Amino acid sequence: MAIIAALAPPSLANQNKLPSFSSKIPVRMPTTLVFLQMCSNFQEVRQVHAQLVVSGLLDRPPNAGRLLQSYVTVSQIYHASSVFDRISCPDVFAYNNMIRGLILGKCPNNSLLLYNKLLLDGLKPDNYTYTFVLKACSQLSAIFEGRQVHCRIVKAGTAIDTHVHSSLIHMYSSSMDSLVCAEQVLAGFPEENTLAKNSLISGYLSQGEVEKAREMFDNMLEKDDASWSAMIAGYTKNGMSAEALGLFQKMMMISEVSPNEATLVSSLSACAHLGALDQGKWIHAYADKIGAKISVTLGTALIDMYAKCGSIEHGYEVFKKMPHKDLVAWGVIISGFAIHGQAEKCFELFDDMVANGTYPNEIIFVAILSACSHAGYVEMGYQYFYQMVHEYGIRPSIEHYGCMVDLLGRAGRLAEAEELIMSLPEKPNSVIWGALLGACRMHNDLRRGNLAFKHLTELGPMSGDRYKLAGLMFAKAGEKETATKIRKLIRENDLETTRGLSFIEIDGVVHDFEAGTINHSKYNEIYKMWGEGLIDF
DNA sequence: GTAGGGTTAG
Repeated sequence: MAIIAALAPPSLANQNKLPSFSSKIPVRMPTTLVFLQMCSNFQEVRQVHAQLVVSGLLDRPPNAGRLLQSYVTVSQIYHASSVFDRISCPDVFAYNNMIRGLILGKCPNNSLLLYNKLLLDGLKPDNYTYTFVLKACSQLSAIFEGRQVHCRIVKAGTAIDTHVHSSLIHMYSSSMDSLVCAEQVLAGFPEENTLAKNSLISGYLSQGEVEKAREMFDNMLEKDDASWSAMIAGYTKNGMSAEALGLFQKMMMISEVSPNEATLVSSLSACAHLGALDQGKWIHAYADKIGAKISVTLGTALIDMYAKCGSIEHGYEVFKKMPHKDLVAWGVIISGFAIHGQAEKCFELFDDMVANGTYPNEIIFVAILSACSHAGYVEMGYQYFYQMVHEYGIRPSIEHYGCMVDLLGRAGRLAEAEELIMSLPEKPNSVIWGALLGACRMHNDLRRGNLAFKHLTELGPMSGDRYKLAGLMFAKAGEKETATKIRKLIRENDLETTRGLSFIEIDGVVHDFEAGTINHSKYNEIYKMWGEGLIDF
């Protein structure tokens, strides 16, 4: 609070006089306004606000705009909005900040309304206005409104800067249909604009156009950290984790820009998908080495990586060290222990979370219920389900019912599982029937298995895996004919079935082995070692 | 006087 202690008395209002002798001398700002710019949190802004009121400085419209801006930078949108409402004739600066604030406050539709009000007021939008409004359009996937903004820019003959250029591309690439417009906008701007190209790369990646993105990335003259980060994140999102990790390694080796937090987070996510523990550990060590603060985001990504790579203890260490834990962090650690079958730890963490004042959401309950299911805790599952509905007012989704069917089914309580399915408020989906089918195969219940199978086929094209499961069930129950029929069906329709995959990591290289196949490059050597009794399958 | 691209739980 050093800033506040040093605050000048209200009489400073008099210093707000422009020096009349020379315009070259910088304008002396009232100290209160200087402090306003230095504020970094809500408390400080509020106190300077009080000073502005007392000193009468707030009566000057530009100062009210500055205060509004400060509330926006500390994300206090409610306060920003009340300042805005008191300005009788807001200028473009005030509008821009309020529009931005509404986007920050997750109300992009309100920022579009405000933009219209700005136009009605007869004000002329500038590049800042366009940047913010286009961002709102992107968030809403409002291509129609975005196009109107674009038309206005062209009609008004505004000279757009790199930010507006990039925002236009971002807006057009928020929908597959207008991706071509994004390409045209990029082509219409002659200079190299890294910002704009980054936008198009992430646009391509969000629409699954991985190759186009990579081509653009490879041809870029000036790649910045965001370019690498967008490409790595895009690979991960499109299920190409090996490529993501490969690109991260390339970045570390050849690129002059160093990875930022988002790059590390995306790369950790790739490690989690691949089970690449050594790589993940390396990234952890690297983050420590460069002195990166383990933020909630980075910490959460680390926990998730350790949990998915089979090292929940390391994940738990990271979790315990995190000074601030949000709902996602709790969710990651709880599902981590759920994956590892440690249901008791999940229950304990759930209680800690509630005691910490964090309110569970539906995803937390999916994790808890799946923990119950894997550990066979039927009564606990019922208890949490009841608690979710009656204490937390969360309406159970089809995923929750799926967990319950799985829980009852695995425990062999198939009659209850069937009863639950019949009482569902919505139409059971393939996850529900699939869970029942799996349980029926486990407990040799042919009647209910048949029922699940029938529903699954009615629900549309079924995966090869489901047919395979059904086939196994019928075969086990002695229904040879049906089993043969299903096997034939899989073969004739060329239905793919996924096989169990296992990964091992040796010297940082991830090797995958598919059950029942021989396709590893070092197969002969491995086979020889096995023959010699050096390794065991 | 204002701006950004990238991220984590089933």
